[in-house]
Amino acid sequence: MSAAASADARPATRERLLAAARTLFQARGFHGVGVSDILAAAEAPKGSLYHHFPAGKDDLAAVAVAGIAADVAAFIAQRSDAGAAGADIVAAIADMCARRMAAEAFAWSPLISAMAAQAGPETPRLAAALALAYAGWRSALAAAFVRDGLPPARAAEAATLAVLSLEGAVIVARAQRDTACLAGVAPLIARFAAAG
Amino acid sequence: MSAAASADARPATRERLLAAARTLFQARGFHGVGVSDILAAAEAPKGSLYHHFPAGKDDLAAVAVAGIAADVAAFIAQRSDAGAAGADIVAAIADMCARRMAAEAFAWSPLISAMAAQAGPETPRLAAALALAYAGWRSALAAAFVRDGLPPARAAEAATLAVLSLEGAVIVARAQRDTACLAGVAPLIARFAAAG
DNA sequence: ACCTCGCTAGACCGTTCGGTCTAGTCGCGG
DNA sequence: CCGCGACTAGACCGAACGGTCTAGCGAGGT
Repeated sequence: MSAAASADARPATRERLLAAARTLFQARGFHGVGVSDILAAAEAPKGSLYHHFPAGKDDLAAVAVAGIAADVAAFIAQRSDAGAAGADIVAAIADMCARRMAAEAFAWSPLISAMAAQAGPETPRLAAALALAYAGWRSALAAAFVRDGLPPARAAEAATLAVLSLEGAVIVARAQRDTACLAGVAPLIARFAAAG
Repeated sequence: MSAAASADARPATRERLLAAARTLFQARGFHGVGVSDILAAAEAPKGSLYHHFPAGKDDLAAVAVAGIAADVAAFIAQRSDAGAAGADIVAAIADMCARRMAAEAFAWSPLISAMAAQAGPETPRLAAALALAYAGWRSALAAAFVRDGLPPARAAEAATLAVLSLEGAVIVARAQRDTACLAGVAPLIARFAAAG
């Protein structure tokens, strides 16, 4: 019945909406993007949006953030499973962010900082998705640091600091139109993780 | 003449507009605040806004950011002149941020991250003010680290990392409604500054 | 053949957006 | 006393906002 339908019923429209929402929200933030912008980018009519995301813009943004969060978490998990050290994973993320920001001429931000600064009580779903995203990245990175031999508490702290530094670096890099600051993040975290 | 007028001609309206803009932009970001919100908070008519800030919202936001930047830079300079170590200044900023965020129930952000994620080509003045703010904080903190005995290049890097970590911590703290991550920033930077 | 229903399609709604413009008030120099 | 420029005041503008609603398309089941 309804459960079976969810397995294959992906008529592309929903995915197109999500893809457009991801890109646009990362570029201009939640309030900087109108639903009509998303509709135009996805080449979808308004009815489809409110059919797939009944709660509207908040709903769409929340799912978009969840998608970004999942992608980054998968990236971390993949590297972690391959045996990469925590600091190396952080370095890989920073490098990826730097490349993409430069490629987009700083008109776009990776991760979710562009939306994180604007969620409020008016956007409960988005706020929840953001919190969940950060929690997920932290735990994924913490697992990598534990594997490196750090005690759990210290691994959790290193993971938190890594997430926060990456988000901050993305913001500063965009404001200054210079990815240099991203390169310093991984060594910073590596030093934290290495020292007793 | 015009030069003399600028010294005392502060009829409160301009300042009220700036104060309201600062608070609201920090709480909801550039696109999350309407000019009418600012007008209402400042109890000023529309004519006054466009008299004092001819370029409108972008203008107002840029000056508001410059004000925040100057306040933080003054805070750094004051502590630095008093002989505080760079890492201690970072700790003081982080503590201040944590206190104010908790006091405002996470409905408001210190520093300028809320606006930094949304500036674009449509808001050139704001974008310039943001870049200038970060550059100012970095150089002010770098001076403190140089005084601590770090070589200039390393002091500059420590300052950059400090700024970026603070902004990132503010964002993550708000998203998770928990100031805990702010407490880790200063030790992180201290370790970076201390180690050879 | 027909009916159902998931989905598309876009006209339409009231509100609010950032910004402009004219009128009027006030203090100050001539 | 007059006038002039700085500033206040808010009506007004077209555009865009997020969201609702009805109509219709088309594949699948019976």
